[in-house]
This record gives sequence, C-alpha cells and structure tokens, in this order.
Amino acid sequence: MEKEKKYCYDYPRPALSTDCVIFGFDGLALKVLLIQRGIEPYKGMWAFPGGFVQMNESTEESAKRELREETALQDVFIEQLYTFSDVARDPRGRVVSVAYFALVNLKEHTIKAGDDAKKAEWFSVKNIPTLAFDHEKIFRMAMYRLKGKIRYQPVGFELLPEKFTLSELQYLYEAILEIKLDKRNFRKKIKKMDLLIELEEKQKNVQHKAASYYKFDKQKYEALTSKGFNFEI
Amino acid sequence: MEKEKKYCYDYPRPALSTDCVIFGFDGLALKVLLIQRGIEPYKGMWAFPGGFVQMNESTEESAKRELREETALQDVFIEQLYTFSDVARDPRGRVVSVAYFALVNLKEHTIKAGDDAKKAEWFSVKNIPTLAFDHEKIFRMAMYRLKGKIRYQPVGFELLPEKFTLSELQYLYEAILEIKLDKRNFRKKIKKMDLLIELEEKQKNVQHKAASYYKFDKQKYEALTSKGFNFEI
DNA sequence: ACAAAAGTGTTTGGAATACACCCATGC
DNA sequence: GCATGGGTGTATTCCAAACACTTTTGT
Repeated sequence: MEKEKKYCYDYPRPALSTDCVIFGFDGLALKVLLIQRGIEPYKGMWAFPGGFVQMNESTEESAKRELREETALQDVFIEQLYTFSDVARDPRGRVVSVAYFALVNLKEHTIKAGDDAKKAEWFSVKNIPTLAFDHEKIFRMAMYRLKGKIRYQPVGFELLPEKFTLSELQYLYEAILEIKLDKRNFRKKIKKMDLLIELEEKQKNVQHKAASYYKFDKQKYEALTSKGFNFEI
Repeated sequence: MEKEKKYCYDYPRPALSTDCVIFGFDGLALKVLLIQRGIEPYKGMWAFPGGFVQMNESTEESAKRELREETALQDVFIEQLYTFSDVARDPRGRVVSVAYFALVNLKEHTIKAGDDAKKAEWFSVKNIPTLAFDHEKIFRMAMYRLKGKIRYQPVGFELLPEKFTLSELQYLYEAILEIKLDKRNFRKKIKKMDLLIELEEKQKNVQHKAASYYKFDKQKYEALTSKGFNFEI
C-alpha cells in the first residue's frame, strides 16, 4: 500500500539537498571522502556525502550535519561551493543540491566506522572513481575553488594537524596546486605572512636533520579573516 | 473556499526561488535594478527582482527568465552568487533563494515599462533604500563579489556600451572599486591586457580634446574566458 | 661515510606605484 | 584666451622567480 503523502503545496517544489566535498590531507596526498551508495540509483557507485535539507535548518547547517554524521568532526572549515540545479541531475526527480566544501585535519581525527549500509573511504584526488549523479562536476568545481582559495587565503592550516613542519606545509600546497614549489621561495613567503609560530620541539627519530615544528597563529588568522586577506603563494 | 493544494510529497520541502542583482553603469554611477513590492510582506519596500523556480528550469534559467521579464535583455553576463537559506528569511514560510548577479549595459538598452503593479527603478549603489527580506545581505555580497571579480577578470566590458572612451572605462572601475585610480597607470594596465581595439571614431562636440573610442576584442576575451584569466587592476 | 631531508641568500627581471605637463577642442 | 578633460613617460620600489650548498641526524 502506498504511503500517504502528507506535505502538500499549491505549486510543485523541487527537493532540496546538500552535498559535501570533504577534503583531508594525510601528509602526502590530498584526499576526499566518498560514500559508496547502498541503494539505487547508482547503487554501488561512489558519491559525496549528502542528504535532504530539513525544514528547521539552513543549508549550511544541513551540510554540517552531514559532516558530523560522516566524520564526527566539529568546528571545521566549511564554505558554500555552488548550487547545482540541472533539471535532470537526479533520476529520481527534481532535486536541487547546494554543495559545500570542508577542510579537515585527517591525521588527528578519524572518520566514523562505516555503518552497515554505507561504506565511507578517503580517496586521493589524483585517483577518484567514477561518481554518481553530477558529482564529477561538483568535484571539479571544488578542486578549482580550493586551488584558487589557497593562493590568497591561508586555508591550508585547516588541513594540517596542530603542529607541523614547513616541509609538510609545502607538500600540502604542492598537492593542492598540483605543482612543484621552490623551497626557499615558499619559506620566504610563508614567513612574510607572519602567521606561524616556531615551537621549541623538533622532529625525533628521523634519519636526517630534525625539522622544527610550527604552529599556526590563530589569533592573527582570525583578525585577518574578518577583514579579508591579501597574500599570495 | 480554500484552493486545493495539488502537489504532495512524503517530506516537507522548502520553496525555491531566485533573486537577481542586476548591475548597470550609466557612465557616472554604478546602479542596481530594484522592484517595489506591490503586495505583502514588505509591501511598498524595494527588493531585487526574483521569483519561484519552475520544475522545468534550472536556477540559472529561472534567473535569466527574471532578467528578461524585467529588462527585456538577453545574452547578458550572469553568474551564480550564493544561496540564501536562513530558516526565517521569508515571513511567508521556508523559502530558499539562489541569488545571481548580472551585468548589463545600461546606456544602450532600457528596462521594460513597469507593468501595473510593480515599479522598477535603477538606484545608485551609493544610495540604496532599505530592502525587503534579507536583500541587504544579498546586496552586500554582490558588491563584494563584483569588486573582487573586476580585479582579475575584465567583466567591466559587460557594463559598457559597444564603444567607449578610456576615461569611461576608468570611471567604471572607480565606481565599482570605490577608489580613485591613476590615469596613466590605469591606461598602462588596460593596454597590457591587449583586449581593446582603438576605433577611428572620436568624440564629437565636447569642450575639450576629443577622446578616441575603443571597442572591446570579443574574440580574445572569449579565448581567455575559457582558460581563466590572470590580470589585475 | 653516506643517505636524506633541513635550512639558508642573492641576483635578476618585471610589475606596481608615484608623479606633472602639453594638447586639442568649444565657447 | 581660457576652461576642460585627453593623452603621454620615467624613476623607484617591491615582489617573484631562479638557483646550490652546508648542516644535522640515524644507520
């Protein structure tokens, strides 16, 4: 027997969902979190975590809820990416999706165990499987945005652990921008930003000269965030 | 008797609308098009043109439809701005709005005559009335985006007539960026972009040395648009 | 001693900025 | 002839890019 449809309107309405491109960095590669779909359509294929927007939450709250459900992380960087609304983007019917992208620190936190039906996995951005719906388009746009963003806003820190070496920071930039950077020039520019604090602590048990750890000056960062930045890599 | 509500769903859905921030330039001031609301809520107040998204159109098509209905312009620059989804942004109920911004050439085209109920008017961005809904927020974001955009993409041409003088172009940049620019440096940079074609024609009946008209090299522009730019004012 | 990454300066070219005067035109 | 905006060049400063060797550490 068919379930009763209880929510009725004078005019038809598209369904509204959010999808979340969650970027993480493990020290070597830039990754995104994908969910394997357990049901049709696109059963078995990978997609970004997402879901329908509830009536008592904004789309940003909806995206944060998805993020929490998939990663158990809170207080992460999240930003609206784009709204995808092609009439035929979802075979189930008209679904408009507001995509967000998030930056999380992959080393210090771990994702929730994949619950029964759906499997979650981090994929290197260099090696993404075929994605469900129009998620390839979402992915391309997210990569493009992240590349643009990191050039003039120090969002890299959102992806790194509390303390990190300058080389780790450089690897991150190289992974995002997909280019090789010059070590000396990179350090010069990072130092000029004046957002790093050098720690006493150094690497241990490494087979080479131990690198200093740095942390990131949250105070200065937040002072800048409110105004808008002006720095470039 | 209450009208029958014909469109029913298993779960509640927000209504989905688009709003369009239409920028124009009249040679002196940067303007936006506002509509005076004829009905409650916010009756009599000004707001950006907008409306509900239909089931057979994307949000971009919806925004273009609004634009056509208000300005009778086609083929104008339009870009998605942001999706506004605060739960309480519309007193009538849950309405999520995808905002777009458009750049039109105000001198060569005129807006449609205001039909019966609603009055449309261009307002200088320096002198905007109190706006309905959360449209002040939309406006601030649109201004911010336009300022950022014009620094590295030559979108200024979208706002100018076919032929224009270099001073007109400079006034436009100054109106958008809300700063004064140095004439010689501005011209140097514009020339370096190599997107302008100097015309034979000069100004007439001006009480000073006649300025050359320029037009804008659409071919080169489109070649660049496909790749992404790299120029700054 | 050697392998492996850390750390460090200088030079060069190009772009951004600051700045002032003569020119053509209409009245 | 004068008021008005059009049009032009140079000097300086700053930033970006290119580039190679010494240091420290563990094995």
